[in-house]
Amino acid sequence: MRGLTMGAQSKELKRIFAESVLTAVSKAYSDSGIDTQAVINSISKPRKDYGDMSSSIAFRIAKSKGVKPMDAAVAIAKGFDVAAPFTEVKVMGGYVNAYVDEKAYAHMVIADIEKEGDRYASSGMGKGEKVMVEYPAVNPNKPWHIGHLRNALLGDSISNLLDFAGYKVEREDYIDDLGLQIAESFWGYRNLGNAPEGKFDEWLGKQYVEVNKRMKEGNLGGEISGLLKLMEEGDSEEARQARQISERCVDAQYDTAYAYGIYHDVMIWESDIVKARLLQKALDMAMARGALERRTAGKNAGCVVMDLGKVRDFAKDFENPEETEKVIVRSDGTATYVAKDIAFHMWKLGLIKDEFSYKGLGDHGGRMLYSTSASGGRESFGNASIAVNVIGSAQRYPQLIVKAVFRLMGYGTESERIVHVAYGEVSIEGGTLSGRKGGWMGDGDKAFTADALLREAVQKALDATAASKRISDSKMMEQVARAVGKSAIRFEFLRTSPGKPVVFSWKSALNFEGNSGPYCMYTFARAMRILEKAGYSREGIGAIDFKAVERGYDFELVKLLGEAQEVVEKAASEYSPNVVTDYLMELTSAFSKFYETMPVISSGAARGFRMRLLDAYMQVAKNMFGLVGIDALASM
RNA sequence: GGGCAUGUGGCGUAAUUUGGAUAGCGCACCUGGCUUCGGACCAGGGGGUUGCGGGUUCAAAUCCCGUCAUGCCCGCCA
Repeated sequence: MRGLTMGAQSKELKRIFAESVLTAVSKAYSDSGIDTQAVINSISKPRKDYGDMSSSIAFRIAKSKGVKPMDAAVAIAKGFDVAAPFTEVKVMGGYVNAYVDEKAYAHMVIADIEKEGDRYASSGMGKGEKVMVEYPAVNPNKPWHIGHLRNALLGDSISNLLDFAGYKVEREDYIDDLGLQIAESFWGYRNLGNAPEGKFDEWLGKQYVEVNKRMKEGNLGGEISGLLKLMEEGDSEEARQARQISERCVDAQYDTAYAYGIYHDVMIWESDIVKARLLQKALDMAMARGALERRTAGKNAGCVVMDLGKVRDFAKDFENPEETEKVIVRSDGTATYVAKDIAFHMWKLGLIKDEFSYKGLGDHGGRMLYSTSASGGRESFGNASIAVNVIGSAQRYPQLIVKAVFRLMGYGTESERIVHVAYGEVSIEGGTLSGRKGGWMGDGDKAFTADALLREAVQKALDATAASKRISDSKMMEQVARAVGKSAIRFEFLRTSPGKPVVFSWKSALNFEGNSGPYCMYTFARAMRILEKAGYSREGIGAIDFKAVERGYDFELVKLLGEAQEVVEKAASEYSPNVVTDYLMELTSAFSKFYETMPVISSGAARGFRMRLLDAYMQVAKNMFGLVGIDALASM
């Protein structure tokens, strides 16, 4: 087939179509001013009865040449070299539409899927560049609530996507174990007189809420800030104990993470950033380069600040002349959160070579998890070329401050390599998820924690599995229910584009029908059953006659399968897992239609082709499942 | 006051970066389909002035201007 190379079918098709259109344009109009990019932008996927590839370029030519779009389209179609992979070109309403040779194309797509297997639709886009992805950075004093879950699922899936798109990915979690919040929980742990019970993160979260109640009533402020001071000094018994409690809490939070299939490579503790003297180095550099200044007089006397006057043109956020400077280091010498974030990002992007000590925390989900630690070995984390931060959109301003300081330091290019994936926060109807007030505890029987949500989903899946009577073994049933419940929630949380705010509803979070994870899984299991019944094996099927390809749902499915890599690249470059869930829905729906209308086992001459198509669909579905973290079950 | 998001049938969402054909899908609602590969399914139907008002264009959900609503940020909190 002319010019068609393996590995990127729909992209190749588009490229060849664009080339052919461009040639045809220049044949018909000598100086049209149309270039390759213009043609590529004009290409779209038409409705199926209009062909397989479409260009609206005739409209553009009509304008510049003062002719009718229809006439231009006809002229272009006339000059279009109709050769493989195309079989026909038609003009419709000013559009130039081409039809693909469905038999040859189906052959090629399926052969490529079989050849690439689990790597099918992966991409070299990232060129092996190292990306450090940060999520979800929950304070170690409470359980994950459904908002943290959105963050973690986005981070996890974006990491999968970047990895599949050819980046070297490091999954990092920032543990903010200093600060007032932790001191408050620590005080509660010591003074409330409650013994830990149940899951530690949940218990600690409740202590935190209780402390906040008491702070409103009595005067605990002094006592708690005293505690914080001891914690920050690092060498005290309090610091050691506080860290221990935080670690115990993170342990419990990570149990939640694993239940959802969320993993990390490394935890970076805020207290270790301070201990490793990263902060001091970063501040020294920033001041030496004039990005930060120490004030000796005025309202910020004694502070280290960034002069907002110097960064007005960086972003509109800084344009307000009433805001003159941003405090980075307080007058008492303690660092703000932003200060630590500046230092941390300099480390992430290799601008400070300082190394942490790490200890291994064992094998988690097939990968070794490390944590920064007071003592331990060296590892090669950090020094990435891109830092992707999955952080709520509310934190836009402090993220911009970090970038602004980078620019003032002369790290303009690096500042652009800090990516804030600003996701819309999750709210609940008529309430807040505040950790301080305990909104995550809910008011009725169901808490808005990630754990409670999973319990509900698994229970619902258990009921459905029991009702289906496909599985009788109770242990198996439990396993399946866990997979279905987890996948349902993952799909539901990922299917909305990250930037949009979400109002949580139990009903839609536990959706198992239509646009849902279980629907995709169910369809996959049905496909698998057919191959089982037919005794199919990829190796045993032998040569297939692709004459059996019709222009029905079989070819619609083929076309979709060919688009997988484009989907992955779009999703990765936009940090948007919902591009994948959308595609999965389309793919699943296309397969369901195929399944409904085109029998496989009893289809005579078409049987071989249809079985290979089915196998190819399963392979692609499985690859996409992996990216968003839903399980490919054989039965459910 | 300044800034940033978001706004698409009753509800939830896609398409907005790069303007193109009848705004795609799911839930809910109505109708039909299991002795034939798994009904967590499929087919058909009703339901839309894409917040509102202007503008640009052969063509606007998409670009520009204005405006409204909601949320968030503008701290020596994190």
